[in-house]
Amino acid sequence: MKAATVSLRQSTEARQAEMVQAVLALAARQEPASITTTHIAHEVGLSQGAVFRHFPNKQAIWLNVAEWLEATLLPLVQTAAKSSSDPLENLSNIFRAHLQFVQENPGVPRFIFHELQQPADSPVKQQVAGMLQVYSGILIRVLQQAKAQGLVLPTLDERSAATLFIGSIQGLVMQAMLIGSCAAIQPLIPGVWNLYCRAIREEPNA
Amino acid sequence: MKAATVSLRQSTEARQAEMVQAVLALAARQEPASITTTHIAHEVGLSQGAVFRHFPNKQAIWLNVAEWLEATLLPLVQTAAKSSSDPLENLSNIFRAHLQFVQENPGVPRFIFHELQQPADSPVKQQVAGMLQVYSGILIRVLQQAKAQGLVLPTLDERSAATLFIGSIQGLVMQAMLIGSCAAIQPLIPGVWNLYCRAIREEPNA
DNA sequence: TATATTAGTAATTGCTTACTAACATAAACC
DNA sequence: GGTTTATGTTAGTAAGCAATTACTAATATA
Repeated sequence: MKAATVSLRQSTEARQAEMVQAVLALAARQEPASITTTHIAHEVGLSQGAVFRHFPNKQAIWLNVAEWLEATLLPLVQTAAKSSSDPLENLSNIFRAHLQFVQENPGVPRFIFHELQQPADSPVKQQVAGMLQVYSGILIRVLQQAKAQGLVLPTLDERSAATLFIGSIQGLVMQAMLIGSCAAIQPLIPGVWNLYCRAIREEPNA
Repeated sequence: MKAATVSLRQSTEARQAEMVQAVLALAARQEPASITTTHIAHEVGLSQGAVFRHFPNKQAIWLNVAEWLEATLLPLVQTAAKSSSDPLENLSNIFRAHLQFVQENPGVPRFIFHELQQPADSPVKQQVAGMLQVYSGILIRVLQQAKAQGLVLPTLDERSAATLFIGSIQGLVMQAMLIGSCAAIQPLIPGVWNLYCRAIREEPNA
């Protein structure tokens, strides 16, 4: 009946993972730029100095967050992109998977915005930009498959379609930030997706 | 032949306007959260202490920026919304006017993102959120006009269409932040706009 | 069991921040 | 022409920041 009390001492690996999640949890509540090492320390129940037992500096924490993001979001998108033989259904699955991921991790869009605003040479921004590059690549490939099967406009520009795809998610995220609640956008999702489908589909008979 | 040298001493009104523009100029280069009163002072050629001769505190500066934004962007959108008798053409004019405004003031999207991430009770966020509310209202009214004239889907959900409209601009802005240059998105604009038109139009014969 | 390593703390470092106070000077007014 | 007022400077303040230090306790290892 002894409770499995967690040891107060944790390995560096475990603490790093804790702090990455702490940053995302804090980013859901406040601007990423205003998150301090003291905030992070309190969030995981440590003193401020202990943070630097597990990370050489603050930037290393942000880089770790960016790496976690890539390692979590991209497989999600990749899986959805290959979930069926119908490219349009796969696109819809990416859309839904991405939005669900954002709702479960409300700090993520804010973190991405924050990093994209950094100077170009920042390694964390390069990491995030690289991830979005890969994301776009996946979208474009699915759109090309759809075109090859005659499911979308033969004249479709995949780059524009990918930009609008990401933009449609951005628009929903912005609505959520406006309202303040991430769950409140749920009813808007099908409407926006229907419009996106009409935009790219060959035969818009909906 | 005497050069019309500007007096070193300026009125508070003039300095306030200068500093609002300074904030936007700085926001084009760096994260709004990292802009200090020293940065602003140097940008307008004053000492840091002089900033507080014209503003009671830093938040008042940001509020002034938000007010300038509303007073500048909304008339632009309003004018475009009534520029012709064709609602779809008016929508296109809003789209182009907004993107031109963003290209001329690259700090604006970053400022808006920055403010939307603030806690809900922040007066500056409320100001920005209110402006976006009005913006959405204008869009929805134009979309309703288009529906009444049978130019768009009779089943169109105006709220979703407005979200996708703003999202399509967001997507382009995000591309610009990724690339680093605001002008580089120019070739993407017509493609994205064509897709948006197809999404809402009754007869997509393009 | 003795020793080395790892993960923690509290206190302090140098620096930056928004904001203020004392003083200076240009323009406006009587 | 002298006084007042508005706009400027310089030199402060207290608070908060990332990062370091000296030290301690827990854990692994020989």
